[in-house]
Amino acid sequence: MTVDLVWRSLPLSTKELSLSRVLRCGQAFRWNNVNSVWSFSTKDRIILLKQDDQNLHYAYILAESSKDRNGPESTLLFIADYFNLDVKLADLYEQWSQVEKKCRPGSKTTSFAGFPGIRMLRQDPWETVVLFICSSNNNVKRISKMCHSLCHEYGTFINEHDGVNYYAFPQPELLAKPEVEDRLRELGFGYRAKYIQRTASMFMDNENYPHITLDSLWELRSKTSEEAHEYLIELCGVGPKVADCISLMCLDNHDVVPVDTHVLQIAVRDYKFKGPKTMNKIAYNQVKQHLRDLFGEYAGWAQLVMFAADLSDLNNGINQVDGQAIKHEVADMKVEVKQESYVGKVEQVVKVEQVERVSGKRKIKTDMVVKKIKTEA
DNA sequence: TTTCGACCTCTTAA
DNA sequence: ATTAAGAGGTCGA
Repeated sequence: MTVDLVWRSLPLSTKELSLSRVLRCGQAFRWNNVNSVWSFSTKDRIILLKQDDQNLHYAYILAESSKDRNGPESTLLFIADYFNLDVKLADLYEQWSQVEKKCRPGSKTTSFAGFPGIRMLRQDPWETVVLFICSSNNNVKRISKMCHSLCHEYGTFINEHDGVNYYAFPQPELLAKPEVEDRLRELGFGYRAKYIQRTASMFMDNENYPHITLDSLWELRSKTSEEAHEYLIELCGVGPKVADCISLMCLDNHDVVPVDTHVLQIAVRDYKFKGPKTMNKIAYNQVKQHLRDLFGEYAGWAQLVMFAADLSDLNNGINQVDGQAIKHEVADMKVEVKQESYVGKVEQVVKVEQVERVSGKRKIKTDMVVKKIKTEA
């Protein structure tokens, strides 16, 4: 089946939004990039995005079950909400640069100037809870892989585009069954399999956890960050760090700074933090407060940029570090095809591995394309 | 009440 | 090629 793809445009500079940074900097893990087009599935459609210097271009493909009669408008509303477009990023960057200049008077370049267009997303709360349960003791690459296999295994089929099948993110009722844990372990979730199944079942268990529901989770958006924190750490697999990530990335608590050992080091090295240098509850809260006081109402956003500036992955495909162009040369390309059987279906996975030289250094960029070739009863 | 080891798997660096 | 450390932690003893 072919779908007519209609692209629409929205004036938006790359300084306000850099898709390739925002979608790869460790806050969202479910976007695909196929032929320079970013794609993502919501509960009722596939969203497609690309951009040039001055415009964001968007298109959508509805699920066959969708009855939406005003697709262009609802897609634009989703985009405006998801990317927090009411927040003017350039102003914040300016403000943060001043803070950095004050703390590091000697440094020539700020981390903010070198990494423009990184803004906080406003993601779906349930999805964000699961994403960040997966994030513990883990890396961006593996988290992305886990998210995709979770949707593929349990999510409702939305539609197909360019040979790729898209699935919605599975709701709690689909993940609450006890047998989910074993299956997730098979899929490589490790000890997080138990956390996800248990947390999902908490949302389904009205007897023991009447206060934990999808409605009450969404209502946290209108409550304080302290209330959100208290609620979230009750969930299985959610500690203080993960709770703060969730709070920041989907519950509108823009000033919350999730702290890890890495952030502690940055706070000590660059931002004059004087306090405990090993991580514990006291240190956690002190660092969090210190950075919040320093960077203000959008401290969590500032921290995302600092984290992104340190992510080596993020430099792939973005041709700038300290104002110097990075050379990309395709050195080699490998295509691997393998069959995978799941319950009731056989699928072909095509793995394309592109080996590049980035400024002389060998890097492997992997794009996963899943193609369904056959379905059996 | 705080500290510390175990925990799954995968990627990266040596 | 092979190995070891580390990954934006959490849990329970």
